[in-house]
Amino acid sequence: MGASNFIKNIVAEDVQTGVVSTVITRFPPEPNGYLHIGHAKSICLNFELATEFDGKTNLRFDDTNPLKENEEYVQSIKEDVKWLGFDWDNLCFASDYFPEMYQRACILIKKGKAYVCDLSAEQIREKRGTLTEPGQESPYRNRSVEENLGLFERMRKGEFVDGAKVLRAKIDMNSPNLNLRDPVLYRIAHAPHHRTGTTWCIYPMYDYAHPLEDAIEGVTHSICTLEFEDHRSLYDWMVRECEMDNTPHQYEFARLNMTNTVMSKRKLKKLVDEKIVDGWDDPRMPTISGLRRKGYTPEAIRTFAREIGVAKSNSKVDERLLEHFVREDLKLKAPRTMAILRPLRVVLTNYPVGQTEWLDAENNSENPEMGNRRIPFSREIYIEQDDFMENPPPKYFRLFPGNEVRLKHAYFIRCEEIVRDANGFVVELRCTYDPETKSGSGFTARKVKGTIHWIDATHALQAEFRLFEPLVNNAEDEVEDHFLTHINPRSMEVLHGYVEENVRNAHAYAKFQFFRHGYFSVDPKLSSDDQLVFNRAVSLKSSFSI
RNA sequence: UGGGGAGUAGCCAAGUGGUAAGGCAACGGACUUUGACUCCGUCAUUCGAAGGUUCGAUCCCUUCCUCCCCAGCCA
Repeated sequence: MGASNFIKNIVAEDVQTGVVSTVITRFPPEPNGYLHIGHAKSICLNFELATEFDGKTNLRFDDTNPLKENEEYVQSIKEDVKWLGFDWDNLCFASDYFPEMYQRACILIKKGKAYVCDLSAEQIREKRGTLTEPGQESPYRNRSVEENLGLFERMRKGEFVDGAKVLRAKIDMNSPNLNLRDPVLYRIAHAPHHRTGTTWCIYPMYDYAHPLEDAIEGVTHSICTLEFEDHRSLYDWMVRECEMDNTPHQYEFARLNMTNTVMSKRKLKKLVDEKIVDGWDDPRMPTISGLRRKGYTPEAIRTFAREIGVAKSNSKVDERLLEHFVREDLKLKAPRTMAILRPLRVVLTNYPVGQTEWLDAENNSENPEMGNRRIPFSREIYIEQDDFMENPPPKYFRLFPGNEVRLKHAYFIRCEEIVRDANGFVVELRCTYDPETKSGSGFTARKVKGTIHWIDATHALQAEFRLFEPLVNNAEDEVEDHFLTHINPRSMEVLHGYVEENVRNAHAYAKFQFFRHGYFSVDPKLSSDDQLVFNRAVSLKSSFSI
């Protein structure tokens, strides 16, 4: 299991001392957007924590706000959690607890701990005070229990319009913790709920609902993010005053931030709504579905989540760490194959016209179990435009006039002549090959500095390649609401080139390491039998730059 | 300047009274039919700062500095 962290230490302590017999955690998303890599951190934390202590984890939809939630999000969240590799013990919905929540609110009212308030939202805000000034009590604060009960009942029955009344906790308008200044427990919203329909027109607020949800499910360790730290006393107040049988405890950790990534659901939704991206699963999105489509694996994301640790200091993780784990995971899994992203035709002038030979190629030199394949070789091939320079800088090991390189799995070739178009652009190279140098023949008389990849022109399969760069360039915090104006206009590059014929029937999400390029994955939406489309999940590292 | 939190390397992050783990990044070098991988090496005399306690402090105490969160009928 992963390294120690302060929450795991707390759980271990609770288990050891017998404070808790069965560890129960939960992942409680609101179905108002798609899950992203930040959620993955929380999902892994909750599920793996429970697993480590033989406990249970619930997937619970915190669906208390019908205005923002819908079924599409519920489905996507379930799919993403499963894809990450986790099975929940119970599938729960906060909305299933609405009846009990209502009853518990009545308990609060009967104890004089809650009251119906007629103040408008603006008036409540004005009377809440400020960070340095105390709040003022609502004139409705001292209504009788009977009156409150009656009013609350009428709220539930739909006798009042939205905003006319709320149920508030009666705590302390002088508290230095603003959350304790008579927080709203229930608001009226005549809005259909994706699961309860029109059964309810009053909906519980987070601060009221969440602790009850946890208590109802017997959650022992309720893990949330830092911004809820000063809600914890409220959380404990609810559990206590609502007389819940179980006593869950809340622990807070720092949410994940990553370089060059927007991570708020609000912003991600904006990217989708404004059609800046192709949808929630656009490969440039940090959503689980986006990363999946780009070619990331659950294993890589899980390892990442474990390795970044869990702490309470705000931090921003280098995106390259995630990429590292993607490469590490795919290294032994993805077969190697050759793809030419920017083709340059090469004619081997001394190779027999019309001849094709089949060469042996290992599918993954680091994983011999992946076996071998045969690849065609003939007089005309494509190489990468970047692998030729007419006037190369020092230490350029690739092809240039007069220079010899190895074609991976094939022969040495030497550049003899450059063919240009009317504009002077290089459109073709005429090279010679040396039959003595065939790969696997044991030829050692000469060495070359460079090995390049290639594809036989008569067998090449056309394909599309999509390369991605960050949608935003760092500084999410600075640009805040104007982040849309900082979108990287070159976040996606679409190229057309060739792949080896033998990947013809690659299925959606099939992954390959294109030699010297990186790891690519077949796009599930755009790829077809006629036109293969590959997304680059991550490039190979390179210590070379021109 | 109310309340709640956090400050350990470029980025994450263990350690919490006995003399600074690990990963990523970076930089050297070896190897190489991927400028990849792998391997070897370098990378905090110091833990936000200053005092204090102690034989000994990242850890305990005091003061200070910096950053984050809270004034939704969002979660």
